[in-house]
Amino acid sequence: MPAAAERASLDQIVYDALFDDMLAGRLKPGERLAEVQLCAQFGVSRTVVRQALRRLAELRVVDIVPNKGAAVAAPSPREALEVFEARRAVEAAVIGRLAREIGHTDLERLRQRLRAEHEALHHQDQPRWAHLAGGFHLALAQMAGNSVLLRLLTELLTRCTLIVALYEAPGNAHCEHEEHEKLVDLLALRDVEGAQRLMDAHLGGLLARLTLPA
Amino acid sequence: MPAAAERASLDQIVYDALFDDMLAGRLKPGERLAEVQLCAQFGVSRTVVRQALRRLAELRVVDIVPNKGAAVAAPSPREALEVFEARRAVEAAVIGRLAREIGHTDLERLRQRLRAEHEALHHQDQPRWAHLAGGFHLALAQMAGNSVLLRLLTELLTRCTLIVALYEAPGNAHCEHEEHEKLVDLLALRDVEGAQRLMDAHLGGLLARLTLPA
DNA sequence: CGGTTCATGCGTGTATACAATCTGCCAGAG
DNA sequence: CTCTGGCAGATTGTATACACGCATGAACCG
Repeated sequence: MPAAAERASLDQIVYDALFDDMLAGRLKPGERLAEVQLCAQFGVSRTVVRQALRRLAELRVVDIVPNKGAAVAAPSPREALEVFEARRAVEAAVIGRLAREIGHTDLERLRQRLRAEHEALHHQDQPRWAHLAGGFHLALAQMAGNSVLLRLLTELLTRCTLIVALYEAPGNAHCEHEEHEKLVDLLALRDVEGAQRLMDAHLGGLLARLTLPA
Repeated sequence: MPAAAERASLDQIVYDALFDDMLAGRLKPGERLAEVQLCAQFGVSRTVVRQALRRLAELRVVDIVPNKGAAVAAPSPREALEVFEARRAVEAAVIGRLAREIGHTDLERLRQRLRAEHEALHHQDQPRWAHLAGGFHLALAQMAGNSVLLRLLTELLTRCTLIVALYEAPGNAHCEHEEHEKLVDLLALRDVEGAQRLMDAHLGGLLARLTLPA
């Protein structure tokens, strides 16, 4: 009998694995995703791999060019701006809801996350920190209790990860850790406006640190 | 040589057709989508149909239950609220951008659309009107020039269409036509705040007219 | 007569086979 | 030497075939 984890259809496994690889930075933008290679890697047939790729392409985290194959999405500078603008809108909605109704338990969980971020940062564990920092935003969306917003943000966050990987200015350490802490403080104070403004600035800063050609 | 319309892969044709059927109300929420039936309808193999269905499921406009098949999504009341909340966030972003930079040409185009809406309304052409009214929101997003927001809104609008079809109070004529006109006026005045407030109220009204059980 | 169980049929899940298309290379002509 | 033409390999697009799971209904037992 298949275990609980295996009960999900096969393409979900491939889908999740690829998705996670992108969020963790193990897959770089533009990297080719040949079907047979993925078949070997996951031990499934092309049918399954193709289904996963098509679904990822639907979220625009994978590009599929007819008769040329799939690749990790490499957003254009124009698209990068659009993604960030959309993300600002979605995160503003998340914050708006959260700042009104967040409870003690969730606040404590967020502070716990921040301590983990702090740890990773001081241990020079950059990959782990990046994963945690992204997860922070997803945690906010999850606590907001709107699964639609969470899904949208998951997509946009992944695309942002690819964008940052593509366009980050070299030697530009991501050090906006304090902003996360400040945000939690504002949430605790139920300061809707302030929290939204800070999140907007937070994302604006992230965007500003990129070097987008043309 | 294949015509331009045929150059797109086959699953795109099925995908577009199903999508359009939903927006136009020809497909009701909960309606089963048996693969072989669609194969016959479009003259393609199950492989193609399945790809289209998987993509639509990724956008949550189709539900796929393992070993039970696909059906047009029938959002729960909870999900309905979440979709509307997300749509408010996205439309607010669209309006924010548009109210700052809309030009004469686009304004005139919108007014032309409104006249068409007016026509349909007075000719009792309800299906046509519904299609136009939905298209109005998409037109706004298109003019805002952010293809990411446009894509998100397309998904959310389709889901809203399904939601309205499921939960609309019987005998509740959709008569918020004037709000569209008022919105265009505010856009022409570059009244960002006012336009956003009106759009929010517009969507709030649409939601309020539904009867969401539990 | 009601409930349970098993068999059968339908529909989906996955894998494989075949056709179409693209890419890279090499040969030959200009 | 460069450019063009075409051939070969590889990769994707589509169709078909087989396997599995679930639901329906009938038969059997209590």
